[in-house]
Amino acid sequence: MSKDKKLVEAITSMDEDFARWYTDIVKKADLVEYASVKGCMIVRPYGYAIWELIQNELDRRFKETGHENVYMPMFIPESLLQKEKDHVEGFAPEVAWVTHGGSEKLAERLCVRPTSETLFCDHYKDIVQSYRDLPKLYNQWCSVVRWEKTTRPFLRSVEFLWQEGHTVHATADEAQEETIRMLNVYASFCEEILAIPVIKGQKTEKEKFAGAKATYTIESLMHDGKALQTGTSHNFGDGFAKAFGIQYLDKDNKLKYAHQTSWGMSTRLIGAIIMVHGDDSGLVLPPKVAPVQVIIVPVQQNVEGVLEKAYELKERLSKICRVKIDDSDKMPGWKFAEYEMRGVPLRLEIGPKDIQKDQVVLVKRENREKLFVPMDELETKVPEVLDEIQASLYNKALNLRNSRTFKATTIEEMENILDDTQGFIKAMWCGDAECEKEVKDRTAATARCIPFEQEKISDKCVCCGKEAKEIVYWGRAY
RNA sequence: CGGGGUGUAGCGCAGCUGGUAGCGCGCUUGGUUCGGGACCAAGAAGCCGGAGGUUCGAGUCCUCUCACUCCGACCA
Repeated sequence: MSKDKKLVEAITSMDEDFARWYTDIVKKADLVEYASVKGCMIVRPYGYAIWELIQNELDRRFKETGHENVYMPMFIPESLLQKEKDHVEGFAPEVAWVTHGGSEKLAERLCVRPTSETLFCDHYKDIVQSYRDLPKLYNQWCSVVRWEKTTRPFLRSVEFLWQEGHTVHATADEAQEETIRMLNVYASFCEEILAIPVIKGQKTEKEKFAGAKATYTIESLMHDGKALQTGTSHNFGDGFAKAFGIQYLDKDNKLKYAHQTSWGMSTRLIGAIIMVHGDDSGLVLPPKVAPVQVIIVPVQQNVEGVLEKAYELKERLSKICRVKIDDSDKMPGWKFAEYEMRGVPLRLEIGPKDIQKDQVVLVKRENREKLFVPMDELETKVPEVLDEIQASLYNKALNLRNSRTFKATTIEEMENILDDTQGFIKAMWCGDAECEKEVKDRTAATARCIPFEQEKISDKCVCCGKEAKEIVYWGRAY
């Protein structure tokens, strides 16, 4: 049938071309439009609504753990950016500069923040004097700019939305505790809300954040077997404090350097949702981040009583979930396809036949399973089904990751696996950066993380064969 | 930063060896429809990415430029 053909034409299939499938979804689900500046995106209402749900949930969790929101300027004077050596070197290549105000050339050029460490540090040095001032647990919601050469909506754009937490502590232990605490907040958020399973671990020296003492990460696996760094949490030790002069007078009347952390998650999470849960019919949203959880599609809405009934159901459901009705004069079939593309978890069909039988038809987005539900059981059944979907999506993602996680004891084995497929490869490592580099050069896979959950699959380093220190997750990454 | 691709109506495209622009979808109005992307009728809509050149005449040929996009090296 020509109708079917049209449907498949709308979105490129994942297997055929994953990258195109991704951009098709982003556009067809109306998440993003390309902007007039290369690499920038217009986040459309539907995409932004997902971001707001993410934001609300994260913000709640930040506040629960004692953090306060602040807002820093968007510009950083060049001299300030340069105070911490590793940090500038890390970010310099992708910084955008403001050189003029109006027609006047500025005495000192200003960088558009790529991240706000230096701004926070500069502020902290002013507000921290005593151990009594500590800790300071701040977070900021904002956008940052990184002049990327290769860009993709949500995954890597020149400007993106994110949150950056910045904290100052009296001791190294407290900073370390905070770093791990927030990594755990991220991990549980991903698993509970986004239904994305993550691997928690530490970044290698090579992969860690510019200026950090240690970087921790949560890594997740996309549908094409590539890894995505979903969130990071950094322990700065007292490196930034020394560069910026953040000192406090301790109980023992001695002047000490403070210890800091920072942690961030971005709109990249939306990319992760797409690439973990999406399918060839479009986006699939976990109910907890779905702007619309139930879409009501009236069938034969011109028949007397149908629309009235549909509105009544909407009234009832709006008390327990995010529900919308599409009463436009489009064909029901068109609406089915449209809301599948947009990833709405649950569709409710209501037509003359249902009214006669005093029931509604529920259809799950994830597998098109149809449920016939008596009208008066709606309030109990809908939340139940939404929960089921949330859990099912998580399990599917977990199964996918497990089936795409391999073990290797030699670099040849890694090469063979990666020639064949994509995924996480667990392999032992001696800790030498040379070996890390060689693995990367030969397999194009990078060390994603040194997982907290260690296991021993061999005594020897996958690369040099010398004594191995730890197991590492390797993979090609976004 | 290297390699490829594309710029013509809101979107997707056609437009041959040069003669001032067309198709599909969408949009507007009216009507009939409605359980997997309906149909009829009547409309609205284009500085052919930009600049230069060749020509009586340029979406069409030549030169330059700009933008976007995809694939590789660096990054949330």
